[in-house]
Amino acid sequence: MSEPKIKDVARLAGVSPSSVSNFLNSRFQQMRPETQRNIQEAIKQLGYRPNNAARQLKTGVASMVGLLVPSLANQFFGALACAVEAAAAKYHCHVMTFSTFRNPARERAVMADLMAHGVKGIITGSALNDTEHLAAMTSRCPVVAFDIRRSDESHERIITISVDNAAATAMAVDHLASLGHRSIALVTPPPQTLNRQDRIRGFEQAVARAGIAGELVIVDSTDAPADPHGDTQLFEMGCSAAERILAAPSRPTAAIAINDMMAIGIGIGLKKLGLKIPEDLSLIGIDDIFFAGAHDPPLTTLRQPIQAMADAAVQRILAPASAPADELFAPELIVRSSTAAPPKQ
Amino acid sequence: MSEPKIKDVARLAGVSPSSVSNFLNSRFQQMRPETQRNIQEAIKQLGYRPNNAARQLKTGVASMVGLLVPSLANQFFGALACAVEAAAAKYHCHVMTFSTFRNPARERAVMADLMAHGVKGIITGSALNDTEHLAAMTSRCPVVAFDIRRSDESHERIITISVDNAAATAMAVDHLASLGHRSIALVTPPPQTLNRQDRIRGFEQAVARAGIAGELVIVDSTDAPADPHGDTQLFEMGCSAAERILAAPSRPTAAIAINDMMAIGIGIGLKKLGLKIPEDLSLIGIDDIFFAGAHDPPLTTLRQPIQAMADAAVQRILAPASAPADELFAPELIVRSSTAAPPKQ
DNA sequence: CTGTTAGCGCATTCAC
DNA sequence: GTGAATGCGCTAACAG
Repeated sequence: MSEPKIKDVARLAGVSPSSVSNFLNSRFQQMRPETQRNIQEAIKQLGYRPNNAARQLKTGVASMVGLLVPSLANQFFGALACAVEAAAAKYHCHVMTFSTFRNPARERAVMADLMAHGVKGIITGSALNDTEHLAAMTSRCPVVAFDIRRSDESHERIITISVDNAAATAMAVDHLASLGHRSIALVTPPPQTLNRQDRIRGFEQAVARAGIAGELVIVDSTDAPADPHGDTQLFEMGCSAAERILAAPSRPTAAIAINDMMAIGIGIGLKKLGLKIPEDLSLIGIDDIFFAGAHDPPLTTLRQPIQAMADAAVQRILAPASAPADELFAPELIVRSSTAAPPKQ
Repeated sequence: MSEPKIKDVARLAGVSPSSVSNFLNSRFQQMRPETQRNIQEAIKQLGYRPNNAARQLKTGVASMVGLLVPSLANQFFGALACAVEAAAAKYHCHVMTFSTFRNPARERAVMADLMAHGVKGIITGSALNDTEHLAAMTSRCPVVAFDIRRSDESHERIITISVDNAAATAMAVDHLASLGHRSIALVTPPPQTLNRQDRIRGFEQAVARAGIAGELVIVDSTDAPADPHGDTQLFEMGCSAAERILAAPSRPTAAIAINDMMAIGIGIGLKKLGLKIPEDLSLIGIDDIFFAGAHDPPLTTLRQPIQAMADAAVQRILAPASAPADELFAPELIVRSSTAAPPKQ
């Protein structure tokens, strides 16, 4: 009634367990084809599956990578998890995904669990206040920080995979400038992460280069109710930011949101105010989550090449030799209908 | 350099490995407090973590449950995964989530992998064409089908957890009828699943009971490009269905979509046609995914109590005695702004 | 109350 | 080419 074991297979095939093991691990070097067929047959007949725990105990590693995200309910991270899973599948590797719910204690606990499970490496898309414990993990397995740049060079063993955040906002500015906008706002929560700081930097540089006005609208997260599960604060913040964008001293005719979630919020907030996009204000997001395209109007945005990034992250762990430690990916401008020429005064 | 083992802890604490093991498994029944403190101390000092693989090999079970979903990129399943994770965490249990990408072969393979990992049970939200292999798994561990009713009584060992689908559409009809609608459409892909059949049945019964016209608009999935990853066909189908709803013989003044994703598609399609919601047509979805509320106008919908359902599913696996095998959950009507009185003729 | 012992299922030397 | 022996780290009897 219990699961068949390797011994059972061996007995049925009339060989020894080690031969079955060899077969299982593709070492047919000098194994009679007939023996192979016998083993093959026995395995199928018994419905045998090797016991992962035992194999792992013996070899020391599981064919798993760990993934940490703030919450799978967040559209972006759901898509990321999906991409990582697809990438890992190419290496016949599984993914253990955990939501941290942005709880540092849980984050640490979950990391430790991942290690205890013998994962080959950890990919984290969860924003960490302290990268200390992350860095501590690097002595045990590769750690790749996804879409997070490390805050200093002391943690150089953490591999980072990220879009070029500065380029993203710069491209947004350029797109808007080419449309004729002369005053643009960047709407963002407080720049606690390097990520956001990069986007702000890209924005300011591009705006200066284009010789136009750039306004930073910083929305405080306390404006919105905390929602660790759904991860929807940015949407709420966007809604509440609409008014502030319009009231900004430089009278912006276009707004760049720190991401699509916030852009969608801004869009809704603007409509409540009776304004139209893009007629009254052009709007552009970052990420290209699915609902950016399903929004009304469809959102112009800077797409993160998630699948390529996930592939790279998995590769760093499963085939470490093949690529540089850190990698920056170019965002792609997806022009839809939320951006247009500024209203004529 | 390698991980500390239970033996190391034992040595440092000056006790035997079994005492450490007892301590680890909360069997302090008759253990000197002093010994406990010593062990505790040694564990901390060494940074010891028990090796899961070894424990699992010994005990035969891992503290993991498996979760199968079509794709985590799909908003609904991302939220589900999140809810299952939260539910399992209450039992100090981890979740191994796999996307099947609606590929039956992968689905089977992934199930087998899950078994090989020694999961305590499997929760599947992946729509299965054949429940055969699912039923086969029930001999090895509990299997709960999430939001899927089994197709016949031959698989009675599969536990099902689902919303009351018939009630959902019936409630939608009642809500619409109370608003004054006399002709309502139900928009759905072909009713291949019991799930959809239930929704159709609920719709037809409610419509008959209310003495109003009910029209079934069946949108073929071939109308939309396949997209196994993003799982966005329903959205596309909704877009393309807008026209057909309007053209329906009974001239419906309201439409019920099989779920929110499709409702959002219908909303976009309708706008392209120059129609307004709810002025020209009332629209109602099912699920209450986040973007139902972030849509313009905010979508009236029937919420699935995902967290409660996830809790129930996990409970069936981790604390089997505590509840009946199958359970039906009542949907909750969330009235927002996409439904209103029908236009006056 | 604590230590000793014997595997869990498999992969890996080694002899044969 | 293949089989027997050993141990991965831990738990569960049982002995002390």
